[in-house]
Amino acid sequence: MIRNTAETGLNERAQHLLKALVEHYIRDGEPVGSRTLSRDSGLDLSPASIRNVMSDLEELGFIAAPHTSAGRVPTVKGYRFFVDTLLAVKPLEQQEVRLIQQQLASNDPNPHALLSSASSMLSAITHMTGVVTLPRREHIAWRHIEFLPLSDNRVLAILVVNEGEVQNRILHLDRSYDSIALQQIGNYLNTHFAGKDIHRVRAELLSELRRTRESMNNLMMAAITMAEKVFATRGQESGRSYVMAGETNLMEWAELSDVEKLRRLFEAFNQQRDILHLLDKCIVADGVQIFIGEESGYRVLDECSVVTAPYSVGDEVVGVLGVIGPTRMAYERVIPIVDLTAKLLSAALNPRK
Amino acid sequence: MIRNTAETGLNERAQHLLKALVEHYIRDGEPVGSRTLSRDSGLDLSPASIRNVMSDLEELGFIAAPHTSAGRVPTVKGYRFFVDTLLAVKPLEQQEVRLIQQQLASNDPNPHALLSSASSMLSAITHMTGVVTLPRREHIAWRHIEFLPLSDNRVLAILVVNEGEVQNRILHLDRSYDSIALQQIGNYLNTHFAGKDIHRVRAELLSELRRTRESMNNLMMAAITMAEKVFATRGQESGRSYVMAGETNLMEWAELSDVEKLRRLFEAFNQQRDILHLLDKCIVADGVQIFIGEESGYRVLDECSVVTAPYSVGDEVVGVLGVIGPTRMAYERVIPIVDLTAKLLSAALNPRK
DNA sequence: TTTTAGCACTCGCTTATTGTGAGTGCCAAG
DNA sequence: CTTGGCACTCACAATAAGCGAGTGCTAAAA
Repeated sequence: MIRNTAETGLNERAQHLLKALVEHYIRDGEPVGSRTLSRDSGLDLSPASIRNVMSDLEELGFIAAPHTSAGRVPTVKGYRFFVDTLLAVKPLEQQEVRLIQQQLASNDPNPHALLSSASSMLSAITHMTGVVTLPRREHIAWRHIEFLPLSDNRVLAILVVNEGEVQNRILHLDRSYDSIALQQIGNYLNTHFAGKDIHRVRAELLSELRRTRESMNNLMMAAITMAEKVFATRGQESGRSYVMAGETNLMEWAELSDVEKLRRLFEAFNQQRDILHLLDKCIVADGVQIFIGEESGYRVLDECSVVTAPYSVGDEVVGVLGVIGPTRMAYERVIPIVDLTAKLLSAALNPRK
Repeated sequence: MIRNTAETGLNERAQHLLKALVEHYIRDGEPVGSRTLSRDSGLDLSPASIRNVMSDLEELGFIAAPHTSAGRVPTVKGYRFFVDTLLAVKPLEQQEVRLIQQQLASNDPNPHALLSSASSMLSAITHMTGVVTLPRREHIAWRHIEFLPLSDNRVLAILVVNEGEVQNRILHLDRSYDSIALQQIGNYLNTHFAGKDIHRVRAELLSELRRTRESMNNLMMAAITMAEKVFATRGQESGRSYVMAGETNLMEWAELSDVEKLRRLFEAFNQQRDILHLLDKCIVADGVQIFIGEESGYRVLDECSVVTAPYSVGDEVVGVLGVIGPTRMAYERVIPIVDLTAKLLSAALNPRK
């Protein structure tokens, strides 16, 4: 029997060997045996001794043998212990830091483009799939609205919020308005609401609409109805979603090179739903978070790990970004990359002071 | 030796057998032999006779044997002859027509959403990959422009063209303007250019800029410089591109179930370049166009066929839509589907009179 | 008590061997 | 011109043999 160290349940030697085993497996992707460990673990032990330890580790559920006479492979529990207490996160090379900085800085400051390039960058640098959720901002400031007449009682509404984010909707109205009327309506709304939070605006609109239904003049009435219609119409970019890049990278990993598996995975990426739920969970944590294999709770991701970190605008966490790849990814590299990217993205998104 | 019918190079029997063979292969995906054809071709011939004909067809390059003792499969030349002269295009079921109509009608009239849903619909109905190029319109009418000040000498420009298509750019200027100045600049441009073709506008801007550099007043100068900047900055949706849907469907086809092949194909989809060149070629043809296997000229598509049809707005052909799938697709179904979709999309995009 | 050498045993892979069957080409008779 | 017959080819599946990496157990060495 193994002699436990009280807290961890594993004595030092066992931990050292587990670490060596996981690292080896991550590097080569093949079950690792006692001989290999005896050679490469740094400990001066014979294969036989190592076999004893491995036997214990297996019994405790940290490693498993794919079949009777292969080496051992880390289990989810093994990976978990590895990343939680054994992993020595490798600080990034200066060169890599600069690379990430460039990618996030060079591009135009349009927020959506920034997210895309963060996603591409993550995918390119890790050779896995990068993902960035679109920011959900609690606070959205009304900036400016503009109405343009189209044919058939339709009106194009252009709403600018925050720093230059443009949304546009087509409204179907029951009568037509000429440009001048629309201009007046726009002016009225802009003078009243500019700078206010958009949720507050909506609340005000609704109460206003109920309260003073008769006592209003025509212009105000039209303005408020129309603004309310803008909020009622879902913009096409609404529905919290994410940007993904490098899905095809996953095809290069041997453990995922089964078409059926890939199909299901890509299907899940397209569905967005499950992935989004998972990412939404990470928004509460305040640092890098890691889901290993089945920990995610979604069957399609059983052989994948997800490394995420939230990013923020101002003091408010607004989204999550990360990397999806095979369980056997190089955590010690991926973790700092995701961490740094989240920090730099936050910095890039924050209004310069 | 075979007795040729003068024009085609193939006598009737040979054509009939080729047709039966191709149809059979498209249905089952397996090389078809003389016995099978003898049973199912409708002709009352023994396998031996059929072997003679097949031997001739092989010599002429219409079919080939994957190896000495398998059946025959159509070559590209065989498919070509099949679709050109043998194929009986099956008219669509009423039900299918209605399905396509619904998909294209029900959605909101936002043009981009329409293209997306056309693409998804093609993919869903054919179980292959649907693709729709974004329309390139020769004639783009300036509708309205609006400038909003941002921080740091940056200005958000919102340009509306045609019927409610909104583009927005962020301009970096060398000095800052307040809202009132920007408003004036916008007004100036709108009164001068509203309704004009955007290429004409640009030409005018440039010549104006050169000609009257000194004689202009400040406002005009600023206005023209700024408008020119709008055109010089590429909007993020610019760069002719396409919408694709159902890429993952291709994973379900046996002949493409090789990860390496798929990876290259998906890579090509992501690159966009090659696919776009191919689709651009189709914009000149005025009906359904078909590329079989290597005919496309792009190696990645060697085992795929592409069926396309152009669609138009007004009298002008503005884009191409189609389907990408394995060479062995059900052409007699896909062709009318692509054809109809292009027609209905054109109808949906045309301004209602 | 811990470590290690030795040994028998397992079991997944690779390679070779052998059928099997679908399909072909050719020939000679109908 | 068509067809039955026949020898032949060749991918594919099934079976067997050998290899090798790895294991568990035991008994001796440290």
